[in-house]
Amino acid sequence: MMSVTIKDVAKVANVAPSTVSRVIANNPRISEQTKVKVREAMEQLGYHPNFIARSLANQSTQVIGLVTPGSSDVFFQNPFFPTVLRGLNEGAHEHQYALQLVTGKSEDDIYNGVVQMVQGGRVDGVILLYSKVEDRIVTYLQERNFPFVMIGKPYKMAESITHVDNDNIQAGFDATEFLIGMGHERIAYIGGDKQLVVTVERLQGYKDALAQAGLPYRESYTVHESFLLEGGKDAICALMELPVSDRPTALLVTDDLMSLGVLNTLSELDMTVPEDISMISFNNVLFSEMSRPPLTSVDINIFQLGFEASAQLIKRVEDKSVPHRRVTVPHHIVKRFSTEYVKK
Amino acid sequence: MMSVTIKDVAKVANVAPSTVSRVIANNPRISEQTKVKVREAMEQLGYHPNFIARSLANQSTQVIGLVTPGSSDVFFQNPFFPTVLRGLNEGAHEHQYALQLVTGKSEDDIYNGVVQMVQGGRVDGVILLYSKVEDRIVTYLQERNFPFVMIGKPYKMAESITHVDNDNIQAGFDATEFLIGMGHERIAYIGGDKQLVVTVERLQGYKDALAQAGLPYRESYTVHESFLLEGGKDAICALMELPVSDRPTALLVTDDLMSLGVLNTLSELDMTVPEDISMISFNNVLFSEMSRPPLTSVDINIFQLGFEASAQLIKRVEDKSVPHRRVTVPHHIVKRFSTEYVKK
DNA sequence: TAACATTTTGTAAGCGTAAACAAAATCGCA
DNA sequence: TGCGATTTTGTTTACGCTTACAAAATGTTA
Repeated sequence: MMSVTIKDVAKVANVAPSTVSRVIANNPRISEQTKVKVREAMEQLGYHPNFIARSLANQSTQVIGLVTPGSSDVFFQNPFFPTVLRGLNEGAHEHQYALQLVTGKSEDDIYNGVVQMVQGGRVDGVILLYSKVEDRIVTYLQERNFPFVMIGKPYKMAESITHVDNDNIQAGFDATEFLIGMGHERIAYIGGDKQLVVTVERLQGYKDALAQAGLPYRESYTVHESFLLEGGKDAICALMELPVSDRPTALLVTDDLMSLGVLNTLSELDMTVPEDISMISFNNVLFSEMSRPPLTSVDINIFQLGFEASAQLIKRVEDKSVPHRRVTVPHHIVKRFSTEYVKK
Repeated sequence: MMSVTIKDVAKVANVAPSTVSRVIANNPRISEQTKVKVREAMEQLGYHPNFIARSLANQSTQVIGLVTPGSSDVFFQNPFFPTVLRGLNEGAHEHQYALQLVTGKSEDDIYNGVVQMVQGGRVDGVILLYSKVEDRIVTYLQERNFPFVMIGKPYKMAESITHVDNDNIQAGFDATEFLIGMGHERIAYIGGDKQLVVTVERLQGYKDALAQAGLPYRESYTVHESFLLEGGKDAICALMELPVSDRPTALLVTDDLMSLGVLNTLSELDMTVPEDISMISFNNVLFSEMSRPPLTSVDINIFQLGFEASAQLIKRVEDKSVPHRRVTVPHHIVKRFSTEYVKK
């Protein structure tokens, strides 16, 4: 499958290969006249530049590597993923970058994948779609001084890592305040894995809001479960073991998927939302509005998280000297039908 | 960021660059002795092969291009996507291939993206994650004789296109038969876009099953809507306009997402599933079991679709002469709680 | 041990493009 | 018209690797 090369074009246009190369780059040092001539030849031959050769000469590929958490299987399932991908995609596309996935099953697999990508020169930069405690990949990238950005808040050294994130403390605060504003005083927090920075931060916001309203924080009102469906179930059962008069009148659930589990469990227990108990969720993914009742949810602008991440990374790739920064993507509460004023 | 090259290794190991190259390829014409020597040098220097250079010399990149339908935004949303991606990922990973997304918003964008990828030598092959009528991309790839496989059934020339698909006629048949087996005789078909081959095929299976059972096929029992949520709503409203005694006792819905819409609409109309009406769905994505009631759904093995697609493509890439073939991924009905025997 | 077969390693060209440097063409102005 | 300044184009090397071909080293046999 011998392709048309720059040399073929040069021959047809009767110029040197370098001239053709310059025409492609639209170098101003080539006269309009020959530019036209060369372009005609390109057209005629159906020339398309070879990215690989260009990459080798340039030492740059125009490709961004996407790194998913070790348990990619689970991650892919979360509706967060498609949306953030859409954002990444659009951000990359705007600057003519392509996206490549680091494939791998185990944690080790992924690590090696990243190393190969980076050392192999396959990508110009890398985006981490997660943030976790003690990440070898982060360490590796930092040591090599390789451009990367992270979605979420770095576990440490946040000042020296460009990252895109929500203000999750504020989001937790706002959601809690929203419930308090509806008269709720017994509000439970159902969060995901405590290892995740996001869980901790939203919890902080929750506590802050309680404190500001003069409401007590109770250990028994916070439950941590995995982000999966079952997580929701287990969480709710734990809460329902409390004496009736002590049960929460509202729930703060940090993930829509978990919320769905909670909803189902509640309905099994013959409790209706929002009549018996109010519920505010996070992320506002597609099916927040597909559940019954549709969920009031904190929209964290997932698309934008992805979009900004791409934009920031490309900025770093093209100029390594730009200072590290944090981009905060705004959030807002989308009110639907899972929240109601508390009954007096 | 001058990296360690094959030459550096050669110097340290005191051999020629070509020898190093051969050691990397584990060429049997190199003695074990020098292999060890060279590997030590590689280790010592922290050598990693440069994929780009290798690609250029090899004329192969070990990268697979993934093409989403023009409306990628919508496609990403469908829970089909993450699962098929997981399968693709795993299939590719097994053979050390990476996945690259064709980015683009409009149909034209995507087309150009594919052309660039292909002509630019960025990818060794391409997987189309959809099947549609009159596709320029298919035409283009065929003209260039570029390796590709399709997920779904090609609109035409299916014999000359390697593709991975379910037996959707059979699946439609089985689902319908399942309902008939529960005593249902008035069964409605709610399908997606008629342009999609899959919709047409499942409808065919539905008709076949009715015919075999001696049940009449009625035009008024088939509704076609988009795959989105609202599709489900509109569809159900149309059916509910029929006289009571004529209303279906069971529904066949060709997509889980639509099913969810149907469920919600039904509940708004105070009809309960499966007591008032039974329902069987397709695809069995994550939230088939998250809905209330959990959906009986035809599992089409989405993961496997992806996995096989990768495997088949890689086979073609590595040997262009393998004959085109169709891979049929099996399906099976997962019984949950949305189907019940008809009341006499 | 000579003569040749076989195994192992080295030399060099090429993959398609970019860009530094060199050469040629054009221009302006005296 | 001629000469330097400027614009335009050409020559060549480099990017890091693979591989055909050439050369050297080793082994085999009489």
